[in-house]
Amino acid sequence: MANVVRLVLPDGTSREVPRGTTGAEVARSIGPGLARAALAVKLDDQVLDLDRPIERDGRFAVLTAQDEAEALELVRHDYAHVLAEAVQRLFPGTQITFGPATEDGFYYDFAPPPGRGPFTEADLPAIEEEMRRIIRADKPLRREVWDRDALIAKWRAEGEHFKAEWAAELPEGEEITVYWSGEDWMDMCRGPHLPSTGRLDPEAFRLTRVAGAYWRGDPARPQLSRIYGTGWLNRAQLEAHLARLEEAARRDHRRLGAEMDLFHFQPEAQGSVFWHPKGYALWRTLEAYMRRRLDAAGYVEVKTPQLMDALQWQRSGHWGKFRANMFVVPDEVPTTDEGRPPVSGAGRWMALKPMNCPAHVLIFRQGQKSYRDLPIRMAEFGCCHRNEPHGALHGLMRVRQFTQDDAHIFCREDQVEAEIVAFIDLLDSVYRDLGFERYAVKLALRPKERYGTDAEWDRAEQRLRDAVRAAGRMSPEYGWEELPGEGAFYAPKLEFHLTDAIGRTWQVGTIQADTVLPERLDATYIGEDGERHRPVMLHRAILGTFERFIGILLEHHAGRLPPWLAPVQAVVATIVSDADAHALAVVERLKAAGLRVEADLRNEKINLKVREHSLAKVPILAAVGRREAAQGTVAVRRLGGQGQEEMSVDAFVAWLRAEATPPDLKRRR
RNA sequence: GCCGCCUUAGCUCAGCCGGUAGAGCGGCGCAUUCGUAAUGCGUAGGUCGCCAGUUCGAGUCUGGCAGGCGGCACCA
Repeated sequence: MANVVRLVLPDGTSREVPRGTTGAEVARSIGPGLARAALAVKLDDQVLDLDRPIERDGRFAVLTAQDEAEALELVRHDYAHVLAEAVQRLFPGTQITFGPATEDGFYYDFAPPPGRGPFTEADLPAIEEEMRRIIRADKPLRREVWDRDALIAKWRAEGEHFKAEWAAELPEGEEITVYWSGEDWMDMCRGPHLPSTGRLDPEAFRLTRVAGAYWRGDPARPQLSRIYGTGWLNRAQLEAHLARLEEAARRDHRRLGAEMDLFHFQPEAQGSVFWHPKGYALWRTLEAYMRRRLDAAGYVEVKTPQLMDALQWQRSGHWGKFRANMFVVPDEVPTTDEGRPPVSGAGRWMALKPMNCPAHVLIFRQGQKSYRDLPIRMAEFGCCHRNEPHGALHGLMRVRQFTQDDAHIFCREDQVEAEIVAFIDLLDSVYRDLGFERYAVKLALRPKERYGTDAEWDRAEQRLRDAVRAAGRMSPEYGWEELPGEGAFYAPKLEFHLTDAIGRTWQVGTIQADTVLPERLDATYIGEDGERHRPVMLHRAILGTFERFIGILLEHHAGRLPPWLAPVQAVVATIVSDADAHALAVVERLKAAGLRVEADLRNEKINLKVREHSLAKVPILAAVGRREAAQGTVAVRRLGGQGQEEMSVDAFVAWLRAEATPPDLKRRR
C-alpha cells in the first residue's frame, strides 16, 4: 500500500500528500486563507470532518461558506446538536433522540424529563440563550468511533433509552461514531460536523416553534417534544429568511380569501367552504375552462349520486379500508319524537360518496361495451365528502367537502400508454395556462395493504414509468422521484405536485392505472375475439380538487389573478359625480361583452378608489372624469402600474375582451 | 386523532398583581365634487369562544368543551 494519496483539486491540478494527512492540513498547504475559511472537506462525494485523515485517492475540495447548500446543511446539523446539548443542560433528565437538518433549518426531538410535560414556546428564549453560550464557548467537536455494544450499554446506563433502541437496531459490527462537544457532552451521529461550535454564528439562528412528533413516526409509540429552528451562515441570511416568511404570510390563501372576499369557514360546517360571490365567480371560470379542455380532449361528462348504498362501497373495497373516514347515513325516516335521537340506525347504511369511481363503473356497466367503444373518458365534477381527521384540516388545502375534476378512462391494455402520455400533455398545458411553469412528478408505489397480485402491481408500476419516460418528464427538472409504499390500495399513483407560498408541496394532479377495481366491480367489454375482457381503468385528475387548486392558485399569484381568472376584471370609477352616467354606460357596454365589471360611483376621491381597488387586486381600473365623459373615453390603469392610458370606450371594450380571453380560447382564434 | 399555543367590537390588536372594557381601521351620519395608493368632523357598536368552579367580585385564576393556528400521524 502506497504511503501517499493523490488528490485532484477542483482546478484540475493534483497533489500528493502522505496517507493519513488531515483535511485541515491539506487546506493549510493550499493556503492559510482557505484553511481559516474551511468548514469541512469533500473527498469525491463524501463530506468529511476537517480532522479526518485522508486515506485514499480522490477528487478533493475544501468546503467553505461559498459552497452554500452543503455549508448550510453542515451548519444546520450542528445547530441541531447545540440545541440538544442546551436542552439537556437546562432540563436534566431530558432524553435526546434524533435531530436532522431541514429545508431551512433544523429540529430535534426530545423526551422531556418525567412529570415535566412537553416543552412550550415559553421555554425557547432560555434555550436560545444557552445555545449562544455553547457557541461562544467555542467547544471543539470531536469524532470518536465506538463499539456498538459498549455504546448501547453507555446509553442504557445514562437512561437514554431512545438512543439505546436506535443503536441496537444498527447492524452488528457496524462502526458507530459519536461526536463530543468539548469533553462533557456527546451524541451518536454519523457526522460530519464543523471543527468547533464557535464556527456557528450565534446571531444566525432562531428557535421557531414546538410541536409533538411520534417516535419513529409511529402513533403507537411515545410522542416526543420537537423543537424547530431556522439556521443560517450569518445574520443577514437569517434576516432575509424571516422577511421571506413575512412575505409568505401575506400571500397565504386564507388571508387573501378574506381580504378579497372570496370565501370563509365557520364551525357550523367545519372543514367545508362557504364560497362568496367573488370566490364562486373564480370557481365557475375555472370550471368552464376545464370543461372546455376536457370536451376538446374527447371526454364525456356525467353526474352520479351523492349517496350510495354501503354495499357498493363494500364491493369496491373502500368500506373496508376507509370506512372511518366516510360520512355514513342510515336510510331511515327520522323520528319526530322530542328527546329521542332522530335516527335509530336500524335502516340500511348509505354513505356520502368519498370518490366517484364506483359510480362511474356502474355507468360503464350499463349495456355491453365493445372494444370499439374504448377508450371511454368519463368525466365528472364530482362533489365528494371525506371525514378527515380534525388535525388534518387546513384552509382550502385540506377540506371535508370538495369537488374534483375527476375522470376515469376505461381502455384496453394496448391503449394505456398513449392515454397516459396524452393525459400528461393535457395536464402540462393546463398548468401552463394557469401560470405554473414548474411542478414535480412523483410515482407512488404499492402500499403494504393492497388488492391485486404482485404481477399486476409490477405491470401497473412499470406502465406508469414507461409513460413518464415517453412523455419526457422523468428528469430532475420535474423533481422525478419514486415513493415506496405510498400508492392507493388498488393502484400505483403518478402524482403531480405544486408548492404553496411557504414551501409546502401539495398533490394536485394524479393518474392511476388500475386493474383491481374493474375486477372487483366486474367491468367488462367484448373484445375483437368475442370474449369478455377487463378494461384498465385510469383514475385521473388535473386540478385535483377545485378547493385546493384555487388555494394554490391564489398563493402562486399572490392574489393578483390574470384578468381572465379575476372575479372582478375591471372597475369603472368616477372622479366627479358628473361622470356617473358615462361610467354606468361604460359598465353596461362591458357587461354586454360578457365581462365581470363593477362601477364605483362613491363620493370619494380617486386616490382612495385607486388604493382600495388595488388592494382588492382588481386587474384593471378605468377612471372617468369630466374630460372622459365629454369625449367618450376612459383612463385605463393596470394593477401595479404607474401611469394610465386614455382610450375610447370602443377601444377599451375590445382591449379588455382580448385581455380577459381564456388562453385556450385565444389559441382557437 | 396526538402534542403545543391561541380565542376581547365587522377586521387587526391593547387591557398590569382579579375591582363591571380601549385604540386604529371598517360601518353609519353630515360636510366635501376632488385627476390616479388613505378628505374632514361626528356617531353607533362588546353575553370578553362556550360551560362549570374558586372568589365579596373573573376578560384576568382553575377545570372541561368547541373552534382556530403550527407540527406529528392520516390523505382512496
